[in-house]
Amino acid sequence: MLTQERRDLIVSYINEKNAVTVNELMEEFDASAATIRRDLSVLHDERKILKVFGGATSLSASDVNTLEPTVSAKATLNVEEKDLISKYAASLINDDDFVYIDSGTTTLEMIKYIDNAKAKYITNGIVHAKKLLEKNLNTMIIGGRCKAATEAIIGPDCIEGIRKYHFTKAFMGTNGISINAGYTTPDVDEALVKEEAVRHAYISYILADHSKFGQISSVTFADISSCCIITDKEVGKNYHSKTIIKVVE
Amino acid sequence: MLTQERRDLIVSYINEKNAVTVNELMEEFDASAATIRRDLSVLHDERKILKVFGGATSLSASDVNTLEPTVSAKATLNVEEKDLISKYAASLINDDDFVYIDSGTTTLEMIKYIDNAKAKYITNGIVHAKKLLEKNLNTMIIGGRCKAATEAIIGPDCIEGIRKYHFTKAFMGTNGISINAGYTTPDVDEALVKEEAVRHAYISYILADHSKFGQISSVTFADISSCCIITDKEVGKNYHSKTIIKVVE
DNA sequence: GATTTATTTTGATTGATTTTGATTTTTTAA
DNA sequence: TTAAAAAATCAAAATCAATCAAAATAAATC
Repeated sequence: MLTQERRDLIVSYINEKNAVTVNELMEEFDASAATIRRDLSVLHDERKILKVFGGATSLSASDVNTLEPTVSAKATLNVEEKDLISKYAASLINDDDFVYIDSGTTTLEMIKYIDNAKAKYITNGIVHAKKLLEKNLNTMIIGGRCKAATEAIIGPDCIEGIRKYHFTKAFMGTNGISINAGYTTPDVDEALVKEEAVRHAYISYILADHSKFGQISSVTFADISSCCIITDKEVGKNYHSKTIIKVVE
Repeated sequence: MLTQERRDLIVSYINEKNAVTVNELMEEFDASAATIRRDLSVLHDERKILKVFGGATSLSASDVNTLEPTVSAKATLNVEEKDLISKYAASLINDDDFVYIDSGTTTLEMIKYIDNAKAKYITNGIVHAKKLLEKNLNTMIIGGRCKAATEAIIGPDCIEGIRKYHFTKAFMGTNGISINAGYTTPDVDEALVKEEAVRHAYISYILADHSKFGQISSVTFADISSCCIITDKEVGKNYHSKTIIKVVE
């Protein structure tokens, strides 16, 4: 049996059983304890299971959000580079800023590094609001319909809510960056909210690692020139001629 | 059985039973008293249960913020009664309802028992919104300023937000119930929000255990007659002459 | 295609770490 | 004060991470 095949099967096995011992896996896959342990270490670093003393368990829903990536997982997931983007973005916040923070995982990362307690923060992410509050920052949340999958607030009430405000800075996530299609995202409702947020911000920053360049998702929420991009690798000249790009490395 | 697996099961077991003894857990999981005690200590430190003399209890909503060192048998009894209040309140929700859920620990507890997926829910509690979403319910959140201590949304934007809606049912928490002072709470901003919510609800329910009767906090948010009370012990006739009281037991 | 040379995977061995239950001492509630 | 419960201590058992050599696989060379 292939190593990769065995590991895939182990993940399935654990997800089905919820908790298994090393011995159980040794019997099931006819491999030594060392091999099983190595497999579990790898799968743990890939965040596919949870390695515990004596065996492994499946990732419970609560773990998915709270688990900090391990060192080796960081390497494979480009977390280090994304961290640099987050850190730089957070450093842009000044005392008098009124900051909009878009929902999504990229911007959530950024909150970790925010430490300016004089600025005011507003967000359409439920988890984002919670994290901001935990740091004792001056936090507001936009009202509206809540989307289960992303825990983002969307809908007409949300857009109307944004209209009342004028942000000095908006920090946005995106699924794709393209010269012609601009910034794009898969969900129409979320796109409408993002569009309104960018429109009401003095400066909008897009937080995106290099893999997002050239990608196009279903709905455009802003033109390429309407936002500054913060990214991790040098990109083509075409982009540089269209908008301001900060490369952190 | 894995250590982690046993601990996870212990948490589930405690949450289901609300209160258990060490001996009960020893039988159930076939482990020594030392092991069970160690498990309880770890789970207590992880804030997953509440270790008490003789055993452990689940984290009731009221304990989440104010960790008491030890809880007497009396207090654990209260937990069960509060649970009954929550359960009964949740059972009042019908298919076509547009339900307002007030921030606060009592109402948070109630969400556990909500299972009507046809009704619509709106709340000013950040954690409440998250819990509702986790149950895949049709959820909205009111926008506004976020208060760090209680993770509630308050302020003028919040009140204005509520004005747009008309709830069929509102479920409210309170700090005090008094014939003359009505329903009271310590924070002015939260009181203003509660006041507006009750005003915009067809029926408002107050979820309160018997200890709240006769208490008066700083700010009144509604008259005694404007809400139905759901409580756990028979109370004086004076109250009954003023409003509808449902006693669950 | 055959042979040689790296690389990867595996299983066994080792000492270190973790978990556990028994025992003793201390603390707690009544 | 007293009986029950909790904490501290300790030794045995189980498990783990690190290391190394053998086997399997891949790459390079002829």
